[in-house]
Amino acid sequence: MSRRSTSARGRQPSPGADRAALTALAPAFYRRPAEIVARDLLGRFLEREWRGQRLLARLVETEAYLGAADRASHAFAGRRTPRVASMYLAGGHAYVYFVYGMHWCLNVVTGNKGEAGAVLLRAAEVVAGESAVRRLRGEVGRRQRAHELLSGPARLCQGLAIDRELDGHAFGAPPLRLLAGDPATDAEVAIGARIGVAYAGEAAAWPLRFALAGHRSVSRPRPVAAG
DNA sequence: CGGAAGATCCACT
DNA sequence: GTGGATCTTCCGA
Repeated sequence: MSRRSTSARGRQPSPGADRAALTALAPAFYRRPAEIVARDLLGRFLEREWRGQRLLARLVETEAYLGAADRASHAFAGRRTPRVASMYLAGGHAYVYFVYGMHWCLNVVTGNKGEAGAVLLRAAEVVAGESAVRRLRGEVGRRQRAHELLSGPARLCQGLAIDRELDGHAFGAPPLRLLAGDPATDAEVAIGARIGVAYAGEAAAWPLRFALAGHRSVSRPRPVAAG
């Protein structure tokens, strides 16, 4: 059961590419529409420093939230509450919120200050620090396969020790950075409707979910439409 | 001030 | 495939 089609998994970063891959994304990266940033984040690295350890993950699934015009967004109709305050920061900051009484979710704010665009980081694969991630994921993480550890927005936060303390953090600096990584090619990208937003009417069907096609760490159900 | 719902995950049938 | 866990946040009264 461990091996299936490996089509979209390839490309390990070569040793010589490490330096470029580990460069922090520049501010201009984030100052674009959420759907562009969401697509462009696939294959990038999320680096978390936690208790002296370096946890590194490659992003494989994201969702764009468009702000005031998007019924599924926490900033729909310009809503401003204490919880969503960090959504209105300039692109490149973190928006972290608590859901379902027990889970955290991590977003990357996009666009300019006041626009409230955001990208939900839904899934990643562990690149470094697996044993620490496994511990952070608790009893369940102890018995999961490596590719399941960060497969879901709340798993990603639990496995990388992300909670309210990082709400509003800028991604250019430790302890949480986004790095250039290993960007996905168009052929590797699958696009679909966002998860868990059935309440959002017409916006629920918008094609704003992006994933590496066929990657085992993408959460269910996997999007299939080609990008 | 009460009630409802939530950008989820997990265990179980 | 279904339901329970668990509690913050928000809105309406």
